[in-house]
Amino acid sequence: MSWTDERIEKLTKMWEGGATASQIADELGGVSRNAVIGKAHRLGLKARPSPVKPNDKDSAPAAPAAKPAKAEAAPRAAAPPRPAPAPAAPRPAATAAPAAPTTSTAAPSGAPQPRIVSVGPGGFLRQGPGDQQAPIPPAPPRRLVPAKPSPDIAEKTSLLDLNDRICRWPMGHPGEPDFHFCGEAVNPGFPYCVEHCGRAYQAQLPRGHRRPPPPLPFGGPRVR
DNA sequence: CCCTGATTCGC
DNA sequence: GCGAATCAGG
Repeated sequence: MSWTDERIEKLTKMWEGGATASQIADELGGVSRNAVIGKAHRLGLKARPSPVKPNDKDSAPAAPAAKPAKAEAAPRAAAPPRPAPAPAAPRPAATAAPAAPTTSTAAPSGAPQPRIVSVGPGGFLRQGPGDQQAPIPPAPPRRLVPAKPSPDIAEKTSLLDLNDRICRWPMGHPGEPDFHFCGEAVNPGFPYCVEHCGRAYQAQLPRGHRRPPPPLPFGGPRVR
């Protein structure tokens, strides 16, 4: 298999969407997980919480070399190129999400932030099970975001139309003529609208238990 | 064991 | 450029 534009595009979207290399390889077919990772790196896509990537800068000038035998560690910058979504907006819960009025600036809240435990695959913030905090920001809006997207999105939202305030949820498959993005107003602090946050941030089950039906952003797997 | 992503290096 | 082999943490 070769890396056609379509395949690269899909790889990119899925990678950025937080899919694991295995899932991507799976979806693309004909390539191994390693191939996907290798390609992602060559594309400059990397940067994503890796299970293996401490990086502690310390001062101890002496005796850090525990295993000099192998390759020297590359000086990886700690700087996270991935600007996680706004730290605020603690809860993607679909139940209540007040769209901030009209202020273009996000995070009007002064609410206390939840403890951030880690960053999930997609760059979103993840909380440990024990960290669930009932109290969230209050945010009591009277107006809920419409469950249904505006009846007419006359113009499809293209890649070029994306900005920080509109939902980037992909509709359809990349490369296809009618591929576009959701385009709804985002759930403040997240890259997606309320509805899609609900889909994007579901807890992922272990591989063996995954079921095809539920989420899957990329328009769903294409039947091959 | 399984999973993950990162890196290396022969092709 | 590609990806199997390997590494290393969870």
